[in-house]
Amino acid sequence: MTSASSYDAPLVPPTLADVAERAGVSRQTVSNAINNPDLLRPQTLERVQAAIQELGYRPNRAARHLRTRASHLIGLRLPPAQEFTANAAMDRFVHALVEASREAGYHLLLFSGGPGKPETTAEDLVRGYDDLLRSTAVDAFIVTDTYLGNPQTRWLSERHAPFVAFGRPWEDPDETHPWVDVDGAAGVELATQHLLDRGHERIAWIGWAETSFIGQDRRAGWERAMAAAGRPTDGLAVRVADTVDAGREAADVLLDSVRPSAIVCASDTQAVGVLHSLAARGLHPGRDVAVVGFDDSQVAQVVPGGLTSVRQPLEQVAIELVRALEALLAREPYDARGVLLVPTLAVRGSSG
Amino acid sequence: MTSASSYDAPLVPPTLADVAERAGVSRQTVSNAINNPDLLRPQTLERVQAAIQELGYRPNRAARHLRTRASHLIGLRLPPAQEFTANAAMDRFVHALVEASREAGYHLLLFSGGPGKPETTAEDLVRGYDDLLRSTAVDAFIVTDTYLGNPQTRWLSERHAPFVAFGRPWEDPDETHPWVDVDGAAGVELATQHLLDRGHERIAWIGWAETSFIGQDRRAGWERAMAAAGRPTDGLAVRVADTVDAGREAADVLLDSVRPSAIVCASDTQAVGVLHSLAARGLHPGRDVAVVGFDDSQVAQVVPGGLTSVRQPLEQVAIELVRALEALLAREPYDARGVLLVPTLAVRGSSG
DNA sequence: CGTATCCTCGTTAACGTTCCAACCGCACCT
DNA sequence: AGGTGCGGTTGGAACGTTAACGAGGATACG
Repeated sequence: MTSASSYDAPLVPPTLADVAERAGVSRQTVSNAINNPDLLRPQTLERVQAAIQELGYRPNRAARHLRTRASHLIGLRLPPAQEFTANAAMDRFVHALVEASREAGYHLLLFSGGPGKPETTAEDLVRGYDDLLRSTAVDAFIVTDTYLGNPQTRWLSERHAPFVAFGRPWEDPDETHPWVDVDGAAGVELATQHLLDRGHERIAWIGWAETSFIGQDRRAGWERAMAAAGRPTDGLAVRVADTVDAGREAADVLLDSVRPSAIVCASDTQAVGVLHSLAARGLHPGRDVAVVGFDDSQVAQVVPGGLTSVRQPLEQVAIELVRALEALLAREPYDARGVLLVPTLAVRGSSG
Repeated sequence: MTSASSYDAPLVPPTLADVAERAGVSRQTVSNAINNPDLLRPQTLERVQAAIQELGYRPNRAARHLRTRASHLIGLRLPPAQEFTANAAMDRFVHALVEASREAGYHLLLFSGGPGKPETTAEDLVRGYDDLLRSTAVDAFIVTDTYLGNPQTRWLSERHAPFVAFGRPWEDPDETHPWVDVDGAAGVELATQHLLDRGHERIAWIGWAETSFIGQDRRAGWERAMAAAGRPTDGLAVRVADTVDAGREAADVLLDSVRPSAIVCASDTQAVGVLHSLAARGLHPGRDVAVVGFDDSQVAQVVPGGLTSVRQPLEQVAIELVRALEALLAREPYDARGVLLVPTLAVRGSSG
């Protein structure tokens, strides 16, 4: 008897060999019982499973990983915290992804790029990916920020690294990697149609700079709905930065000039700015001027009366991403290169 | 020449043996060059490092994990998404944790408990931990939700599983695991003092149910500051649920009875409710009634004028957690069982 | 010039799993 | 009787790394 127990060492989990001995079979048979149960005679299978149960055996992931070259880990780069809407969505997205991955037998491995500094070079950006790839730590990546002309997808493609993107390859339409995205245009169209249905005629748009593909996409939804309804859009659109202040100033300009009865925004951030503008003028959102945002952030939910907002189906996105990843890793022919999902509209007080 | 190139197979990373061959040394020497560089003659070291550089070699994590029994992965259970403040903090916390872990050479492995249903049993709750532990997938855990009488810490302790908690062992003061927490009382005291400094005399408190340890802790800070300033607190405290509506109703009651000049809340959620109440009465936050929240959520930042709020030093928390974890895994005697960090106050328009 | 000493490097053997090929017993067929 | 096929099982090898130990060369000293 030793005095080792004084150290409270963590338990040593049983191995395949332990199970084999207990069940009176060879190691390989236990392995088969787990990975190819139909290879065993029912009687043997039962005996092995009983042994597994009794010992509480779980395959050692490191050993399995080393042998099969599959870590069952998916890498996700957490983009540096910045604007609040991005984060709001990110949080929900990560949740959804963890859930979807779990059901597919995968876990999520988080990493961050570079030293957190904003002055991150392109090389820093891919370093995180590179390290994980070279050390075979993950089976694949899910890439989220495809919008800023990031070199990631390009780099990963050239590297033949398995990955799926959340976001269309806007700048590189001939990229061949699988992707999943949300149809921003359809979302805004939904929002605009919602306002048209409520009798609004002069519906304004506050969006982002022309250089933003996502911004252009969302704006297209507004234009489409307005055109379909035969409403003119002259002077009703503004392009500003994605900040609360910019949204407020844009609303001020619109309310002083074309006097829209409703305003659709490219983001909740800007929409909150609009709400500020309304409050300063003693106008009631929903009653005097309808407002719709985009992202269904936490802010949209707690603002007085609530802010109507386009809600991305992130749970669906996560499921599709994982599905695409599974197909990719199984080398199955994944017919659909891209999947486009339609958002919903969370209707609240700000739209009447 | 084969036609294999048509399949775009991912690159096969170089191994230790490849590096060894290129450098003209044995495998072990390369291993030493990485893990114990001072064992090599400078000249040899240089040669090996050059080979590593040229080949872009990274140790295979699976093999290293298998051999050393260290995955360099930290498990974090993502609690099911619920209230918005919890998430707001969670997001920042995960970010901070990824960053802190990275600097310590660790990665974060996310998992979720049970089948996502709210009716999660205690057994479901620990299943995620159990699986990862048995499969030796992670070196340790960081446990976040220690407040709800969760069986996790208890269970992990009995299991001798390495973990560090974010949150004090409220119910089990004799728990011996390391923990890091934020001094909520000190934070609220800071907020209350801030209001006292601005000349407020009747400062009310809106908090949570008496059963919440965290709620009691935060309330204690308010009581302390008020007592130190010699202000009475009779009738100035309310206990309600942690929702916007509850906060609004509580504010209504207070404003109709004791008419406080300032209100401190146990959360931003409740504080937003207070803002709603003020708005409905045509009162200006900051000018007519000061309001302070807790958590410095995204909402606090975009509310008109801004909401003054207690901000938890989550970046510091993450650093301390990782530090404790390193000590734990190195079996170093970690002198401080618990670390208590003091929050700061993010002052905005709602407090004058 | 031989020997003790130090330092550097190489050899062997694991870690726990799965792949591969072979093996065995048995039924079936010729 | 002997071959053939087949489902079920087994032992050996390999995945890439590191711990432990042992061999060898350089150096210093007598």
